[in-house]
Amino acid sequence: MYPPKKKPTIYEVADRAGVSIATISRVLNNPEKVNPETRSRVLAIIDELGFIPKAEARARALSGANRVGVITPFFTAPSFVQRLRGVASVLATSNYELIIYTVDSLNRLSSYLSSLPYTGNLDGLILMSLPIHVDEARRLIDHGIETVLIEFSHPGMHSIVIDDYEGGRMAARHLLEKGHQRIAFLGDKEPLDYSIHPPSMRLKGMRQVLEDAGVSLPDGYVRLISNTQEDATRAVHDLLGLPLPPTAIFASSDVQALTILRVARKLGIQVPGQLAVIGFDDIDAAEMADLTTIRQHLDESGRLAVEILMSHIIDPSRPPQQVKLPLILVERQTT
Amino acid sequence: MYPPKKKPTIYEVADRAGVSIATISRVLNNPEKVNPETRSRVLAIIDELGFIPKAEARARALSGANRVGVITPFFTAPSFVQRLRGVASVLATSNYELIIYTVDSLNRLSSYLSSLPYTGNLDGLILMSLPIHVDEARRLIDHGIETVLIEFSHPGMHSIVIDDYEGGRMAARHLLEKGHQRIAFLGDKEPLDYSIHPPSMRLKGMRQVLEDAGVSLPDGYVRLISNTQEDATRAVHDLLGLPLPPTAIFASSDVQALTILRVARKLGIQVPGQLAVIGFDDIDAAEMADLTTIRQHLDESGRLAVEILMSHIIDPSRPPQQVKLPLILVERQTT
DNA sequence: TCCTTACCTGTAAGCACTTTCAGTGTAACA
DNA sequence: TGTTACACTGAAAGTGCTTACAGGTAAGGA
Repeated sequence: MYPPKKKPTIYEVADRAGVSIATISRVLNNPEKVNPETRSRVLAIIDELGFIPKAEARARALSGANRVGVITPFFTAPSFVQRLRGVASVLATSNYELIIYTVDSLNRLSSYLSSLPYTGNLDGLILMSLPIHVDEARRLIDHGIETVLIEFSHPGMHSIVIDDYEGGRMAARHLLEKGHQRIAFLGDKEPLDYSIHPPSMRLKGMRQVLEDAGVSLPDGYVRLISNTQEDATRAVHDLLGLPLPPTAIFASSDVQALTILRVARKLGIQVPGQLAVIGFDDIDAAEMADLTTIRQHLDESGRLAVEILMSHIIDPSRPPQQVKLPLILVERQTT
Repeated sequence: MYPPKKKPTIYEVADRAGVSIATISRVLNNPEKVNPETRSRVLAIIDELGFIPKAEARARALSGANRVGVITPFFTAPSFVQRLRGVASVLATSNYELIIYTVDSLNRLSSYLSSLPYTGNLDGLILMSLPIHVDEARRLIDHGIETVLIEFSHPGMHSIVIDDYEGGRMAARHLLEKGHQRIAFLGDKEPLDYSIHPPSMRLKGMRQVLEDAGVSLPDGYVRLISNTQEDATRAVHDLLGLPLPPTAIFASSDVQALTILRVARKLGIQVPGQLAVIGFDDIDAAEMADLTTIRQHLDESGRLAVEILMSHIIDPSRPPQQVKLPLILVERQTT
């Protein structure tokens, strides 16, 4: 045997395999576009030669990095997962890489936001339900990283939002129509540094409708809690244990609504007979539980985010897109 | 406002500096060959434009990169999501990037498996409930990509599995103890090319226990379906519409179990009074629905996968690890 | 049977740099 | 003054790879 040869190039592989370099490239980058037979022959030769494409040459030829990142709150909530599912579904067809960054605090978020533009090598970025500051936005824009915000918006950036206020109104109107007069609200506590807090807007919408209808909303009927199971369970117990308990509860998320259902079941309270429950989001589990809810099309928001990203990566001169997704009341068995 | 900035190239820098691209290149690579004056002028412009040579950017993002990939079936099923959550949770604390590849067919899987070793620049890879062929495994190993398989195993690779057979036995024993004699099974149809099919193993376990107990399992009680809602719904209707319907059903996944619950509710069938239901997985929704189920710790499997990966990335000489995770019967309200 | 269509494949035109090579201007020397 | 030696510089020819395009072939449809 001869001493180890120099680094083989794609040309050598092509030679040996009796095909063109294009085919080699395709075997590596779009394997499905080449005949399985040819592919495995090429692969065999690649292995034999120990060929490794030079990353640097690759970068040169590649237009972008073909990477899009998603920053999401530590993803435990089904709603994030469903948005992610939408994102992944369209990305899967596009050979872009999907990189997930999970953040558990706003600190971590800003640390990502400050380093990603420089070291992330991303073509696009999606921020899920996360706020962004002006200077961070500026940096992203300067670096030509297309960014779409979901559930937030920022001047000059793409965004996909819903009308939370109207969502609250829809829920309240629905409950009112069903004849309820004692309606409670269950939502997440507002974190300190969020500029806009969707649950608060939903509460606001509900409050408005009730007011217009002359229905009072006592403070005791409004519960803002942290997003732990225990807190939710306690709040529901409190609410249902009130001297004059509500006959309906609007939960600002399906997860909370499901908790209500669960506690009610445990307490032997009939739903919707004694207690009506309406949620928000329409996560998968909502359908399984026959939960009436306000649907914001989560999957769609993810898909749309990627589509916006893609179209702007192709043509960055297009103006920022701000989309407001419609809300739909999905009436099932809990109201 | 500036015009939307693209990533600057060496050409732009050259333009602004009024020199040729060659000079820029030299400033970067052989600074001593360039007149100090020209050099500092060029450097200034490079800074101003925030120019980063592309190859370098790519290299930084890729080669020095700490990247672990996860290949998962097109993630629609909660169980995958929960495993992913486990993965993400531990990865978030390390500074590894998490790249998600979703596959909707085995074709796509093998296309990933053939290209990732070469162009993926991954340090580690996690395969979720996906089979791998010898030659693919070989390639991964040759390229030094630590790989852990979840729900499958392959000689020479790390794997995290559960005892599906025993899981089926546990479910059957539980139902038997509860006094059931007419027990049905609902599971996914076996795809053609999977070597091992967990639901089949669960069925096998259940069948064994029933046999030992002298309880018969008529063919009509065994439903293998595709994983669509409609199919599941129809199967449940069929089962419950039988002249002698089962008094208990073991579903090989929680999602299917929840469908059973839903159909039963619609049909006015009391659970667990008239029909007992036991699932498998213990996804989040199972708790919300008070579903009795066999828990395989999904989050834990994800966490563990990453931990195995990490420890072997640090010390590749360690032998492959094959872990069998314990199963727990979680009794709730549906049996 | 002929025409579509889909699938593979090679040709060739990039890509974003790097490097070679042939200058050019200038300063120093005779 | 002419000559030479340098230090710089730009044009252009690579570099190893990707990809748009188009030709060829085989399979399907009318």
